[in-house]
Amino acid sequence: MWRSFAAVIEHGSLSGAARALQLSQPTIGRHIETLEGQLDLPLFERSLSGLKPNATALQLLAPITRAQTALAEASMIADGAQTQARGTVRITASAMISNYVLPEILVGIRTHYPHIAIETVPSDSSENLLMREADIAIRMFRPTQLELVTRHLGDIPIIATAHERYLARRGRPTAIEDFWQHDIVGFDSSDAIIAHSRRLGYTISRDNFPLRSDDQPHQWELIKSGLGIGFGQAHLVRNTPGMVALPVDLAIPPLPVWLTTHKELYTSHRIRAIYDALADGLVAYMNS
Amino acid sequence: MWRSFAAVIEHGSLSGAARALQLSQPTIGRHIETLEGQLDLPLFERSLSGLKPNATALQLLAPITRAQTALAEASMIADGAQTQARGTVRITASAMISNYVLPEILVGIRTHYPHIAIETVPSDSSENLLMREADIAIRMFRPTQLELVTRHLGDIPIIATAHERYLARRGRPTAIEDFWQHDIVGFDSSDAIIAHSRRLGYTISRDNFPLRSDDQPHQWELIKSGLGIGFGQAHLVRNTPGMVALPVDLAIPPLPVWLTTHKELYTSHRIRAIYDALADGLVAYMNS
DNA sequence: GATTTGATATTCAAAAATGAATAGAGAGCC
DNA sequence: GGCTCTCTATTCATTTTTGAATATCAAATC
Repeated sequence: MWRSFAAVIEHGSLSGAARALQLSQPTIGRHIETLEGQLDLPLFERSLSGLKPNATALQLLAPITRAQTALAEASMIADGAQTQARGTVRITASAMISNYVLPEILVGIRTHYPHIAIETVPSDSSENLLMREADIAIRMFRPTQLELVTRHLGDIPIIATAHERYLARRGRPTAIEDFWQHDIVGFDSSDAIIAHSRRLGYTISRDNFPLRSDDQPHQWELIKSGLGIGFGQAHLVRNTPGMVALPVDLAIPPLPVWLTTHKELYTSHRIRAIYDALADGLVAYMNS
Repeated sequence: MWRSFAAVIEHGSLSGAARALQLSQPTIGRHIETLEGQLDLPLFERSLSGLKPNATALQLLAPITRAQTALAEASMIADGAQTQARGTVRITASAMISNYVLPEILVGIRTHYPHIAIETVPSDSSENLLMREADIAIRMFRPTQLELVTRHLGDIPIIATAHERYLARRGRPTAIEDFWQHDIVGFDSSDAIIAHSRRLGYTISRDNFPLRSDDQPHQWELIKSGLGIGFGQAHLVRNTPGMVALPVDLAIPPLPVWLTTHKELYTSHRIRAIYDALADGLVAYMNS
């Protein structure tokens, strides 16, 4: 009931909330109705595009979220008390890691722990471990919450790279000055690359990037197809046939890799086994 | 479900929890069963006298209690957003106040606010306002929690008293030395009176109290029946036919009277009306 | 302007949760 | 020893909750 309430606010519609909670839209609708009936207060403005919470509903959201976090914590404590190494573990990671690094590691994990099912959530906007939207997260930044157990596994160097098909067609940039004249695959909304190159003393703009996308795996596929020069994880470049590391030193800060879980979950055999296996796998990957 | 869990721990049995939550015993039993099933963990030791939570269950209790407090707060915020002065208000007070002071005040309140129903909970062990076991509490001590709105209404003097029937039979103590030779109505388990008299320099023991009970209204009835000397609220003594205030100065500390509600409830018209009316009524009583 | 899409509301049969009644079992009491 | 009290466990009819299907509507799209 309150779960439905929170989900409707988060997703903006009965249908959206129903999808998220794996319930039907009429059920969510009735939950909201009963809630409004019991409290004798309107909580949402109905519209054709969904439900918009009013001021009262937003006030209620804070304690409800706290309640849900507390419940999630209970479930984690219960899980920690579980001694059997079987069940499901839910892992979230960035799209790049999920697509190009995780699968290989999971092969090993599945053969070691056939009784543990794995759910993966590729997501660049980080899932909330406190609400138990995932059990383990692979993050590219240091998590700050106290409730989390974190481990810095190392750093992934980022280098400039292109497919040999592209280089055959357009030539190989050797000096940095050449570099900016090439077709560069970059971000659409983020200007991280532009900002970084400014710091290095080069004035470039969006026009230097004839190919733009915010979807990183898609970027990578564009680069692999020989459409342009881009930036990629050094190991990935090394292990992908046809990809060539370009010898230009752009001093791109390496990506730190943090493995994270909730401290209450850390005592669960199941979670712990996967956590350790992921750590081993990622460290091995970074040393490869 | 988690409600049932918490209630079973609090009351020690399925039946007890069922009574408290106004559900049936089989329902609570099934809730516990499903919970243990879902978590795949034992939570209680079954016995003939009830269910005893194991270590895991007790660990879970803390976050569950937090969740429930958060939910109660949501309900209070919702109530605060309620503008109508109708509904129910739940008041808790000590047994003495409930029995001998409140009724008179409630007469006035009911005629002023006929649309507000009143529930009273006489209880010397204080109900938890944070869990919304009551809306308003009349307390004999200063509440400390930040979430509460409190108001010190004054102090009730406590004096030694006896019924004239007793005094006719046993004589009237004038000096303090006489006093301790009388039949004194006292507490069974608490030694507050003994400790206080020690501080005054008199050595008395339980033997000075031939009539002992922990139930204060019952004590008062014993005193009114002329069975002995006791201690009572000065106003109550004054307004009870036959009761006589004894002229011995025992320097008994007066009872402070605090009126308390949750700060989120304080904005509810309904709660606010009763809160203010109770304050007026209690102040009037103390000035009578 | 017709069509598609994504939203809420309504209906009704199926599924799930509930409670009254009852059985069974040990502890305390006369 | 028998009686009563209080607890848990079980059964089954009833009530409540749920979801599939559908109606309806407005905005976006072609």
